[in-house]
Formats: sequence, structure tokens, C-alpha cells
Amino acid sequence: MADAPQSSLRRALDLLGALASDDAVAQGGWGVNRLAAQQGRDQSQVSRTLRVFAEAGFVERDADSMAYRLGWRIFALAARAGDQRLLAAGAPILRRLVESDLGERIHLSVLQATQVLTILTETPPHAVQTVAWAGRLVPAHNTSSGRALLIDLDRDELERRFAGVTFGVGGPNAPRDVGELHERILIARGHGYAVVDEEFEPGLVAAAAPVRDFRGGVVAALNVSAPKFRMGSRLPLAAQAIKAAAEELSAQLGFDGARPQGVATTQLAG
Amino acid sequence: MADAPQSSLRRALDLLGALASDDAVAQGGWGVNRLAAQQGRDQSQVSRTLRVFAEAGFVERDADSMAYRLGWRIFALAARAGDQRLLAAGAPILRRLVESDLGERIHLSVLQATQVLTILTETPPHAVQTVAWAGRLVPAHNTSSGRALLIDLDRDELERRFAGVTFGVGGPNAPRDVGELHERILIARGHGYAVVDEEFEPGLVAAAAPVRDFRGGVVAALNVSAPKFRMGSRLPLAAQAIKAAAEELSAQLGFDGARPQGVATTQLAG
DNA sequence: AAACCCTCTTGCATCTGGCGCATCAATCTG
DNA sequence: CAGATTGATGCGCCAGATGCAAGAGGGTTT
Repeated sequence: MADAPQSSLRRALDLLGALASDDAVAQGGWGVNRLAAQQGRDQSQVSRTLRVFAEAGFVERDADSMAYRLGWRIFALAARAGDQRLLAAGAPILRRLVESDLGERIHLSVLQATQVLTILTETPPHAVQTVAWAGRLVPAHNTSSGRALLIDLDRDELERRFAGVTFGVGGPNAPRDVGELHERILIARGHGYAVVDEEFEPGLVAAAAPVRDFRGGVVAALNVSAPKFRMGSRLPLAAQAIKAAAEELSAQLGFDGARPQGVATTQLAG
Repeated sequence: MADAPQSSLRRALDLLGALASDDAVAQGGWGVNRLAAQQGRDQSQVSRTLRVFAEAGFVERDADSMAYRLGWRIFALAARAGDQRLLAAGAPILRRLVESDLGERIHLSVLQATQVLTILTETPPHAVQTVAWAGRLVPAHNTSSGRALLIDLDRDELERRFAGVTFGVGGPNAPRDVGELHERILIARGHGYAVVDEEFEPGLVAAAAPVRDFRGGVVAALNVSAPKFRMGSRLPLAAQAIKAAAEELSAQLGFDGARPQGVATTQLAG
């Protein structure tokens, strides 16, 4: 904690993250006190910071409850954030996958440091309740999406990226260190898709394939996940379907089959 | 210029705004220098501030051009708070609609497989009896809300989605198969709103318009329904009012008018 | 009614950390 | 090669973020 450059900005941004948490959303927003307690900060600072956010439209305040929630500005920015072509081209592909072959949850996700951020989800009709996975962060090392997103990285890059990340949480078969992660990535590279069997969560299996853009780098991952009892034997087939769909999506992004050597497309610190 | 509390945060947020400008988006992001010049700030500060934004995922950097653009994290925040915002922004719009122009029942609903789930209702004071529509499920194929929610789907997607769904229950004019449903959806797409005349229930007419979020996809439908004897001739007018309100709600959800590419549709003004 | 919460805002002294100048490394130019 | 342009960083200075404590509403209890 010796160094703290721009830390006040960082703390301010954390407030936005807190307002997007499950609890805060479910409760229709949080008040200043609640936010301050949750973030371990003084109420006065939270109050002042939120005022600036509110003036800029990043948050807005419920007139009755005094609770803050994310404001119009965030949504306006979101429309211009990320790769719009990826989203536009991805949506119909997800819909098709979920309606036809697989009938299980389909996700499109991107890499964020050592985590996987789901940006699009499509759930089949028979799903009881739609859990909103969009916007959620999960570890990259024990998920199929993560391994698809990391599929081009060599051992050294993995070591660097996962330095300081604790492995071993999740399902029974999760990789225990970078070495094991690398081994499984090599297998995925051989197949062109990644498969996990009870790594992220007990009873859950999944398959994912990388999506590349015109530069050849991996920009996203398409994946399917389902309970093992339902998907188990069909998993290899599902993986093939996912791979084919990912290749189709890649083609729409201008990928011509040639992948460059050792070029990371998006660099993210973490 | 006397007081300047939290002004550094304000300046930082302005950087995000600049990155969301048409120019910045069109050029695939801006570099540090360009941003600094445009904001009238020192390059060093912009550089340091953007690093924090990047670490938090609010912006990301193109590895080749070094240009910053808005990151997925903003998208994720909006995705997680989307439902909350739909309710929060929707409520006053429903209230306003019911109090002014129409004076009939207004509903906000979402799609659940092949059915429509109503999540918000506003009834006029003179309502005979208030049936609690919120939480209720009705078919999508013979309701205006349903057709508004399905407005982007092409014939193939409809076929897949409605495979195994029995049509023909409801009012006298209900569509009899997917083909007829598709025809009526095409009409709705042309108008920007859907109208039903005694399809769901004899004697009932309704109009609905799609609500889109920052992703461009349809996330909800706004609709008005009333007895034919009371609404009949005013229906086209009511449909226009609903459409305008739906567009306003869409704007509050970050929809910027750009529909996802998918199937190119007729670009209608007004 | 006063007393007692709870909420959030605000005044103020302290001193962190944001600021811009300067320099430096790296990459494109001609 | 020099020259221009890019973005990163060391450093001294003081704007401004911080946290305490007091104040102002708004409820609920006694």
C-alpha cells in the first residue's frame, strides 16, 4: 500500500461496481450508508462522490428511498462499449444454437484479466428461471470459456498472467496450478475447443470454442453449459456444434483462418 | 471557480464521455494525446487516469494502435442493472400514459419462451375491477405484447421457437399457424408496433410496441388493451402513443437507435 | 410532546495524492 | 540518420480528497 496512484478514482469506480451487485440490484439500489459500510469508507466521501456521479448521470437517486442506482449515462455508454460487431453478429447465433441442436444455455464471453465476463446469454425455453449471467465474472482457469479464451497463450504468458491467482476453488476436477491449466489448454488447442467436467461447479459440464476477429486473435468464446446428467454423453457432439458456430461467428468478424504468432489482441492489466 | 469538490472525478468521467463520442467510436478509440488535447488536460494525467480505468475494465486498449476505447466492464454494469432500470424507468412512463392520453390499462411485459410475462401494470382510476395482471403468463402468438416481443425474429427462428406449440386458442382472429404469425409480425415490423383485434379474447383490442435496451435487442413490450367498444376507433392513435412511449423508455435504457444488424429491415422514420 | 433512533449532508483542519513540468523510451516519418 | 510524434514516469507543489464531528430531516418509540 506504499503506492496509491489515482486511488481515489479507483475507489469511486468501486462504488459503481457495488451498485451493480446482486444485492444492490435486488433491493432497488443502495443508500449512502449502506454503500459506505460495504466499501469500508466514510459516509461523507461516498455522499460527495455519488453527488458527482449523479450530476454526470452515472447514477440516479430514487426520490422516495434516497437509494442510488446506476443511471442513464451508464446505459448510454454501454451502447458504445465493447465490440458492437461481435454483439450484433453473436446474438442470432446464440439464439439459433439454443433453439436447435443443443437446447441448453449458450453464452458469449470475453476475457478480463484472469476472469471471464459473460456478455450475452441465451437460455432455452425449458429453463425454469432465467438467472442473469450476463455481466457476471467467473474464473478463467476452471471454465471452458476461460480455456477457450486462453487457448493461444503459452506457458510463460500463463505464468505471468496468473501470478498471484489462487487456484483450487470450484468443482472437484479444477486445475490446481498453472501447469495443470497449461496441460488442459494444450488439449483444448488440439481439439479446437475446450471441455470441462465438474471443474467450475460440481455436476456441471461445459464446452467452449474460441471466436477470432480479422486479426486472428481470440476476442471471445462461445460456450454451452448444462447439468452433467442431462448433457453428459452428448458433450462431444455439443462441443462440435459450438466449435462450428464459433467458426461461423469468427468468419463474420473477418477471420480468414490465419492466426498470427504471439500477438495478444487486447491487453488488460490486472 | 470558487469551489471544486470532487472535480478530479468529474474530469475523469469526462474522459469516458469523450471516448463515447461519435468520432472516437468511429475511429476505433483515441490515443492519450488526442484525448488530452480534446479535454484540455495534460497528457500525463490522462495517461494515469486511463490506466486506472483500464485496470478496472472500464476502458480497454488496442494492442496495435495503443488507442483506448470503452471496455466491457461498462457493458457488464449495464447488463446487470438492466432489469432494475427497466422497472424504475418503466413505472413513471406507465403512470403517465394511463393518466393522459389513453386512460386504459397499460402493461409492461417480457418474453418467457413462447409466453408473455407481465411485470408492471397501471390501471386507470375508473377501472371496473382491477385484475392483477402482474405476474401473469399469456400466449405470445395472439397478443400484441407477444408480437412486439417477437418483432425481430425471422421465420426460421419462429418455426424453431414455436415448434410444438398449439395455436388457435383465444379469440376469433388469432393466427392459426407460424406462417400467419410471421405475416402479422412483418406488418408489426413495418409499423413499429403490433395491433391485435379480438385475437386473444373476443371483444378485446390491444396495441404494443417493443422496448429495446443498449444492446439493441427487444427486452420488453409496452402495451395498452381495452374493450373494443371503448377503444375501437382510437386504436391507431393509441398505438402511436404506445410506440412513442416505448421509444422513450428504450432511450432511457441506452438504446441509441442502432438496431443490431441481423436481418436488415426497412428503416422507418417517425 | 420530547426523546431517540435512523438517514444523509456539510463545515473544517489535515495531509494525501492529483497535477503539470520536465525528461525519457519507443515508434513513425522523411 | 535526424526529426517528429507517440505515451510513460520522476518529482515538487498545492488543489482537493479525507474523516471527524456537528447539523438537519424524517420515523418510530416512550
